[in-house]
Amino acid sequence: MAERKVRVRFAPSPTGPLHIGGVRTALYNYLFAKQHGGDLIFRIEDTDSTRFVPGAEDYIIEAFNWLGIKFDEGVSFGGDHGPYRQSERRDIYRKYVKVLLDNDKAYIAFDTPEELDKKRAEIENFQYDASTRGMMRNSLTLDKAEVDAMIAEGTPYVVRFKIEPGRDVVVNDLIRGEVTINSSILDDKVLYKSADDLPTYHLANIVDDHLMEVSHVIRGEEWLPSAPLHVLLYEAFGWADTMPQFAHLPLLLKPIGNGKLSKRDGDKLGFPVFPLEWHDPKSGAISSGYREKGYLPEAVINFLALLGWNPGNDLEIMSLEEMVQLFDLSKCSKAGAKFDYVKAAWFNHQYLIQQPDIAWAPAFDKVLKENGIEATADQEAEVVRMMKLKVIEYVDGLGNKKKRNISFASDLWPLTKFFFVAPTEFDKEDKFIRKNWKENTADEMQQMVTVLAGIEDFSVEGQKAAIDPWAEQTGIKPWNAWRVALVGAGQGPDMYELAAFLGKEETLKRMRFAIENSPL
RNA sequence: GGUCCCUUCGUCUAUCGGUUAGGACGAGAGAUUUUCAUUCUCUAAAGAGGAGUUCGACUCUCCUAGGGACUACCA
Repeated sequence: MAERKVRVRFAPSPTGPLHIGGVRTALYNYLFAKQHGGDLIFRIEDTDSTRFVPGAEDYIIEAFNWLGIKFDEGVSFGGDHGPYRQSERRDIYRKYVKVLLDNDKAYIAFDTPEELDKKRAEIENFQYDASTRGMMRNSLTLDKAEVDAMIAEGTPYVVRFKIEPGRDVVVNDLIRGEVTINSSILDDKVLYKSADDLPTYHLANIVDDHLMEVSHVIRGEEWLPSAPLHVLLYEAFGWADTMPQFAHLPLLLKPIGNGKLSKRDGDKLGFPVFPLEWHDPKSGAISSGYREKGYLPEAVINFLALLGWNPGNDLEIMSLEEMVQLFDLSKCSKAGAKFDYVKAAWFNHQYLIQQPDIAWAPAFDKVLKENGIEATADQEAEVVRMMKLKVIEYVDGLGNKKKRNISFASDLWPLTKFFFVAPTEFDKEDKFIRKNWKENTADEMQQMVTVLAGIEDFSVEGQKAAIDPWAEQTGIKPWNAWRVALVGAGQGPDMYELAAFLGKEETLKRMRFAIENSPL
């Protein structure tokens, strides 16, 4: 086969938000293109005017922008193979339909949708093909004068592909090998619709891929059954020698139960199936997005890449650049992959903890704001800023070794709220509280309040100097009860550090509150 | 119903005829931590079933079962 430049495309139809499976298909196209120094084309397949959804196109572009998948040409990216929106290519399709018609590869059919429905009801497994087209109203059964007259009158008609039966059509798939289908099971597909004066996917797809010099078609498995039809179309046009190579990707399946991943699964199980939040313009319904859920784009990309492909070894955390190097279509799996959103969260955790301290600040800001911690006056703002830095330090841990169990920025609040808010009640059922707050704990706390109230230096060292001797003398081990008082739960940093952070006043306040509202 | 595709731990997967079938997520146990989290260690967990081919099969072939996709004037 002649060597030619790798050119691949991702061609969604703007019928709504971009499905996460589509994101993966685009990603694989991107990896393949970049690895071979080729081009990635962004084409909009809007040949179904009835399903057009305003805003969908912009949404898709924004999503890829967020994810870091860059296109070389296409809608909004430019290029010299345009236009890249199929609705703007009517004249081109008309021209090529005529070529097929003139060469007896296609014919005109006048059967109305109602007539077809009737046929389907009458005849079991009715299919418009070589065995039935002789009894339908088309340019094969009507004489030419009649056909011309009907066209002149403006009778609606479609153009159908004339499939010769009884031929084994071989599709060479980069992932699945040779797939053979007999042409007799294919129907005479509508190539050009009367309803909206636009071609169907099949025709537009072949014409565009040819004209845009696409070398490889990497798409979802749902297209495999119609791949033989596409091969036949390339042949009918005489383009067989430059026909792209096919690769049909396995589907993304529901995490539980059967079937492919759908929009509703996400809503039901609480994970997004769209990259960005989507507001449906008609129903007003909102579908959650990975970006808004707090996912990092790198994590989404990494997770998605491994659903159906792997580098052949144990490597899991990979950058886009690394994946470009390692990607291999022949290493793609053939079977559908269940969508494991728990592992998606783990990937996000991995990327989140790699972030430097400073990167946490904006996300943390947002979390605090959502929970009502917001400074108004300048002085307060400074205090909150300092607190945040301290808390980020705690969250980040020492030397990046003590990362907290955080998959999303929103996980920060339950982990750090005690820095900002004093306990207001104590859960008597809480295991930690029950274990560490006993009959005489209130008395012991009172003693401790007295000791702490008497010290000047409330630093970690200052506290230790007062508390440690007292603890040793009395035999009281106050730390866990102290934690109950200051945190209200069995979590948080070292107690002296926490107390120093909160300051003497707040520390004593919380202790007195716990004594009065004894969590017994 | 028809056509095609697929089938290794619960999940994602490695293995391209010879392995104690490996890794990761999740689960469980233990150690560390004054708490939690981290970290570390460990454990359980798989070749759908049946025939072949072969000295030898997870790997090749066939059958069965199961799953999936497609079967529109949608993509």
